[in-house]
Amino acid sequence: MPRAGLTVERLTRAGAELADEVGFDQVTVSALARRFDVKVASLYSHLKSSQDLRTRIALLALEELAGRAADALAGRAGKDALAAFANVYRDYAREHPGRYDAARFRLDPETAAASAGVRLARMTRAVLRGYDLSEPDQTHAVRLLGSVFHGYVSLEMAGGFSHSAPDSTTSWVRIVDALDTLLRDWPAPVPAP
Amino acid sequence: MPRAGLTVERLTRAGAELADEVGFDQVTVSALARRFDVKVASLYSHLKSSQDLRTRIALLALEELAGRAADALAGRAGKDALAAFANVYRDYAREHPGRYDAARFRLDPETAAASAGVRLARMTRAVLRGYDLSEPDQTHAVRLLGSVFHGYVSLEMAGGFSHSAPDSTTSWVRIVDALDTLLRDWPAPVPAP
DNA sequence: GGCATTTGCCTAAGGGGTTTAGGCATCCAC
DNA sequence: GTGGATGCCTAAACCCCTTAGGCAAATGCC
Repeated sequence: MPRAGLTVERLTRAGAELADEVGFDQVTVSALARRFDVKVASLYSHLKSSQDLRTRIALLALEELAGRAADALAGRAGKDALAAFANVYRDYAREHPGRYDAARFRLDPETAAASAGVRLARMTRAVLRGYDLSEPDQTHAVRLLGSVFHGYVSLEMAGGFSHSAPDSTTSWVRIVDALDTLLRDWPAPVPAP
Repeated sequence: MPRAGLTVERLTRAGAELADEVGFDQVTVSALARRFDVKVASLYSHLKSSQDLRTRIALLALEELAGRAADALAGRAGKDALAAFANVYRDYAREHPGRYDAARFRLDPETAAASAGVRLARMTRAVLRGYDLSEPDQTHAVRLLGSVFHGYVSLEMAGGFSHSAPDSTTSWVRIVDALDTLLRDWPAPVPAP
């Protein structure tokens, strides 16, 4: 009986593909074992647990996202950079919905701190260098961008904007435009009454 | 052996409480049966399936959210209405994280169309009546607000903004301010180059 | 109050997914 | 070739979901 050649890397990659096909929450050690035509218990020499598998897929997805973002930002600034960065999120989610969900998987703090998520956060700040924001406004803006990108993409993935005019891409473009306008003219704090 | 007095309503309410305690994805027919000190199979005379339970919790959460939103919007307009509406989402998510997740549960189209979700959508449009937007910009704005509210709340729930300055409430207030500014001066479409 | 019917909760059982323990075959180094 | 490490296996326990069929409590009718 020849060996299947399982490795953590192959399992993680296959898990990511599985996530895109059937949804991240349907990624299961059992399904993965079936895909490799191997008994379930065999995977436990490579993976600590089902949770471990999901964490690895999440880290892979964050890595891929950060890679794409770095490519997109290279040589761009200002609104150009903002739009490119925004599209990285949306395009990744559309191409790899399961992986995108994985990237949103709740990691424990240490794992998160060692993940490509911090690179993504740094790049968000880099995008904002094209605008004239100083602390703490820059942090507010980072949070706003994260919220809009994640919120829009996740509502779009859930089907919220389908079957209704105007089409989703148009709204997306207009929203990115609007964010650019807003960042260029970020309002001062409203004085307490 | 006295009867437990199970009804769909009690089960749904208890499921919602369970969701707030252990997380919506941990809401399980088994856990619910334990809570009522009843055998699992007994719940199946009241619930069609585990999916059915989750759907009912989602509908309850949407109903509660819509109710709070209606209260919040009564007698308010403009930025006042915007801020109140925004806070409904955030406050609800902070008070009832499990229910909030439930409200984001993917419903099949007919169920969604009959849910309080459509009331929420109408109220979002009502908030925008305080601003001078005509179609299709109003739709873009509806989508932007949905994205920001959902995105911010979900990142905040995931712990994204904790343990870092400035505190999350400050960012939230400033972001709502910024949205008000943006809606008041919504940019025209950028002409194609 | 007695009786029939409905209703509600139960036992039983089958199908998955997760995880651990321990065994045998395969692969590699020497 | 042989010894050891490694990789995949069987076995088994535990939890969750779901259906089928049974007994008992509640309800309604007289």
